[in-house]
Amino acid sequence: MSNHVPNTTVQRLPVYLRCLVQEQSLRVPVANSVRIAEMAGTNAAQVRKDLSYLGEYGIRGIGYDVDGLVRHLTRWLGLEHVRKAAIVGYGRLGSALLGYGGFQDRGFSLAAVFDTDPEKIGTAAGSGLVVEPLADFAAAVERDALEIVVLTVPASVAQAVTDTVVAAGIKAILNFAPTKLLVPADVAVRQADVAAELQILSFHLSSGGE
Amino acid sequence: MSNHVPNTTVQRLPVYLRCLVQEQSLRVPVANSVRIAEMAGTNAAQVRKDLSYLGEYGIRGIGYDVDGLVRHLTRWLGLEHVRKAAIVGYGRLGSALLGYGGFQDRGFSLAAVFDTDPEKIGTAAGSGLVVEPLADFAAAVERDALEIVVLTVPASVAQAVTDTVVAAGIKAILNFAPTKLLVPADVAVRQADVAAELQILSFHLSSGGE
DNA sequence: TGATGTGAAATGATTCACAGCA
DNA sequence: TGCTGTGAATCATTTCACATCA
Repeated sequence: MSNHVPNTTVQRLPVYLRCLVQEQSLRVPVANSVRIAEMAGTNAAQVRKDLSYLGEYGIRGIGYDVDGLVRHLTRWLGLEHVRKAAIVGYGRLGSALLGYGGFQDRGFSLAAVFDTDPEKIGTAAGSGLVVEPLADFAAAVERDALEIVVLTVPASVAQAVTDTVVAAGIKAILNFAPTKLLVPADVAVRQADVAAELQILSFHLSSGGE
Repeated sequence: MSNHVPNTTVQRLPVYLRCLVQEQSLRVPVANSVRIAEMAGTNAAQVRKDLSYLGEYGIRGIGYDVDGLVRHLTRWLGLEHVRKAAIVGYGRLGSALLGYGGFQDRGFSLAAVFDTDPEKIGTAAGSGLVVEPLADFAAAVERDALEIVVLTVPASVAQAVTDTVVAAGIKAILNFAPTKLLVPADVAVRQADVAAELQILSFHLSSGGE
């Protein structure tokens, strides 16, 4: 057991979990590192090293017990209980994410939606949710035990909205706005900039595909 | 001038470009590595090293000419001409991305939309586009000079759809489906798995925020 | 003078190769 | 036997520190 898992490893854990859950649904009882690697798109040594940071969960000569490893990964990722997330910014992307049914399966529930536009506040947002004013955010964090904010507001207001949700005690933000957020050191931010991803692809197109 | 730019550097180039375009809009003529670093959320040595892989674009004692560097980054990212992308999968996420106006500014035009659902084919999809059958994809690649596919289909059909678009000559795919895509070595794929991002945030929440 | 550009050093990640164990 | 777990080696990236030059 170790107390430091490298960042690169952390980013692969959700992939491993997804692959193992798939094996589980196929009733495969055991998976070895070669199998996990080919499903996850990496190599066997990487899989073994990554998993060894978490503990000794494999069986020599056999592989990894799928159910057991799913349980361990779920625990390491903090997904034993469903985490509540809030959509902040009820635009097209916010409503698309709300409508996407794939989060429940993977440990998350979108439990509230916020906006500042008076036109939007009070409207029904699917899943029985109603768009609430951002001014009520802090109260809602208490009420719904919100832990994660999915930020789908325009870049121009992203920092101000971030300051509001951080003041309300939020420690994890998935930011779809194309802007760097300044947050205290104990707040985790992941950037999800779709246009930047396209630009990276464009680079690869330009450099002859190698 | 170099002929190999590290992957980690490539991933930061869009961030630098975004920051410099912002400086441009503020009529700032010159930016030094310290300034770029604080906007981009990195450090000055990193900025200088990254930019030095592309060439010698700075002026010693002064910094980087903003307009000039914007031009160079645009060229390195292959963004001198607008790249045409297709949305494949006209569900909630596909339609949200189509409705998002922020791509044009950053070098992309969403030029076509495809689906296999007969209910959706033929319906208007905003921006004057009509949802086309995936069977017509290869013809549309020719017609519209499509270069990039944004894949917003369910995971269960993602590989089959990928095989179709790759057969039509597509070399760059942004995959929103939570599944590994098998593609030939000359096809670039970027993964955009929102639930995986949330799981990474969950890990950070669990490990006490350090 | 005050910045860049860059070798060299330090750090971090991946891969190798094999000991150790079911 | 056939796999995992893991030190050691390799490779990649980041950071340092300073020569260089407008």
